[in-house]
This record gives sequence, C-alpha cells and structure tokens, in this order.
Amino acid sequence: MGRAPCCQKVGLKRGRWTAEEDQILIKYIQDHGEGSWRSLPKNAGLMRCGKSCRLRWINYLRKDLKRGNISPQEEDLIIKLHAALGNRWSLIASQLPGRTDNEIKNRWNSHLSRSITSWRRPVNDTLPQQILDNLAKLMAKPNPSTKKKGSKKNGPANKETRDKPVTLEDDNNDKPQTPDVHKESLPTNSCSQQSLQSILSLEDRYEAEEGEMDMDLGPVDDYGGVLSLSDMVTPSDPSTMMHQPLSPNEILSPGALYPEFMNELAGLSTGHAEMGSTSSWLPNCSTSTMDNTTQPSLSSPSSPFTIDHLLNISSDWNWEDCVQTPNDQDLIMNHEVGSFDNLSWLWDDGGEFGAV
DNA sequence: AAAAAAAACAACCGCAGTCGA
DNA sequence: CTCGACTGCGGTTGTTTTTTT
Repeated sequence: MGRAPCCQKVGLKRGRWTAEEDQILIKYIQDHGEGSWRSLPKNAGLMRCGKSCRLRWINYLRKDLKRGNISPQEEDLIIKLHAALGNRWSLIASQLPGRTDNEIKNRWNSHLSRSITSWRRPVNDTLPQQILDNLAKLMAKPNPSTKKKGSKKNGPANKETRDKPVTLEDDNNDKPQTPDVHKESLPTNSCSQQSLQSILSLEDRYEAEEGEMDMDLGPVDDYGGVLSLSDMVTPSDPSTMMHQPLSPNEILSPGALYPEFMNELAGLSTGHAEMGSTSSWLPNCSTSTMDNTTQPSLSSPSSPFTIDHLLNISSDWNWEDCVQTPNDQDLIMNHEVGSFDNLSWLWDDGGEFGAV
C-alpha cells in the first residue's frame, strides 16, 4: 500500500515563521540535507507541515537567495520571459539566479502586471543571448519519456530530476545557478531557437513601432491595457482566449478559435507537443470563418502546425485592425466596425494610453 | 496624527504526475 | 495493477507595510 500521510494537519502551527523556527529548520537542513520533508518536522521538532518546511526553505532560507531589490534589468528580463513563457514561474525563475518562482510571481502580480499593460516601458534590446541559449536548450532537450512531467503542468518528471534539482547550467559546467529550480523539458518538435528569438522580440518590435505612433495600441485587455504577446499566444484561462490572432475580415467570438493553434499552445503549456493534445483550459472550439489565403494551414487538422506558423501570423498581423469591444465579448476588426468612433472607449478614460 | 487605501510580501491550497508499497 | 503518499507547481488568500488622504 501507499505511504503514511505526510503530516497530521491538526495541531500544526500555521502562519508566519518565527526566527526560532527558521533557525531550527536551517540547522536541521545543514546537518541532514534537503529532502525527506515528511519526516523533517518531526525529526527537527517543528510543529509544521513538511510542505510548509519545504516552502520556507526554498523561498526564504536558502543561502543563495537574493531576496528583494529586484533590479530594473531583472524586471525587464521577467517581463520578456513572461511574454514568451506565460505564467511558468519556475521556468522564469530558472533564468534569474537567486530568485524564486514565488518571488517573481509576487512581483509580477503586485507590480509588473500593472505596469506592463501600459506598454510604456523603455524599449530595450531583446533577451540576452545566454538566456536565449538556455531556453532554446530547454526546448531542444529531448523528453526521455512521452509522459507528462512530474507536476501538474510542466514540473520535473523522474526521481532523478526531482531529488537532484538541476539547472541549465548543469549542462554547461556542472555549476548550478539556482539549485532549487528545476529543469523542465519543453516540446521539441516545433519551436526553434530562431522561433523563440522571434517570439521574444515581437513585443519590442511592436513597441518600437508604437514609439513612432503613440495611438497604435494593438489589442487591449479588459481594462483597456495593451495586450502583451503572451496574452494572445499563451492564454492561461478561457477568458483570455478571445485574444487570438484573427484573420482579416473576421469577427472572433469566444470559442471561435483555431483548434490546431490551441492544441499547439496546449502542448507548450503542458509539456505535450503532440498534435491533438488537450488542456484543461481548452474549451470546445468552433472554427470561425477564415480567410485561408492569409491564414494558411491553420484550418486543416492534418497540417503540421508549428510555432513558426504562429510567428508568421503574429508578424503579419495588423494590430491597428484589432481591438476588443467594451463588453469584453468580441474582438472586432475595426474596418468591420467601420469607424474609429466606435472605439473611443479605449482612450476616453484619461488618456493613459495616448490620445488619438 | 489618524484612518483608509493600496501595495508588497508571505504562506497556504489544491492539482496532477511520479513512484514506492 | 492499484492505491495513495510525495513532490513541484501555479493560483489564491491572508497579513503586514507603505502611501495617501
């Protein structure tokens, strides 16, 4: 049969850790090493759940953590990585030595997510080549098994990777950058490094263009903020799925999506790359009327859909022709609407995004 | 200076793949 | 082969701190 429960919830302390508890945990791990979280609280004399001990250690007590003072450079990197990877905090954290997924997630939720929608951050260069190399290596890493990895979405798979946290650096020089962030294998069959570079640079390209024409907002979010690329290519929940690229002369309603496109993204999101895989956030799709001359291969279930297709779609897309309606239901091509007058809600509320 | 609001931080929860019994 | 603990992850909530009124 299985193992004993990790802990009895009753009688366990919760809430903030005291300095004394921290010292006990640090001392214990120094003496016995990480792992065995289930037995750790009992052995160490802590009235905490093993899960809580693990979290405390990983996020706050490890020596290699920086804690706070996230630099503008780090923020910029987080923004770019998030644009490319979505809410894959552990993967993002793996590129920021000394930072935890929790810290980055908190930073994003409390600060960056608000600032990014303004699309007013400085236009910098794209991600450092080393980061791109690392991510490309992750994506090129063959998946040893076809099974999903060890977490619900994309976590480490086997015992080796779980028990011995490794990073991309392990492949290079055996010097882990961030020992407790875990290597993840990503789909291999449809995303080249060039593609990744293109994805990561798309936002900046649009930003650069926007610098010359301030009113050229592109798709916007529920609050009128400009959507990042990730909002359109890696929706994290069904409510964002309306932000998919559209073909010209098309009105897209929720659910009117490209199945292959969504499956591809589902593969990226979950670690599955095979066609036809589904994800929990993938609802029943109904393909809308499409202009096959401008959206080649997307409507054919049998055609191989790749990230390169996505890039073609994104790079060819005319952002000026795509906005979200105030009722948050549809994306509408403005030449379908016929007039920019219909879109005045975009800039009527204070002009945060520039006047037209 | 006090109260209220906003932001930041810390911790918990539940999901889902892995793997030992 | 099945069951269920272990684990890592992302989402969410609760608490504390800072800022604004």
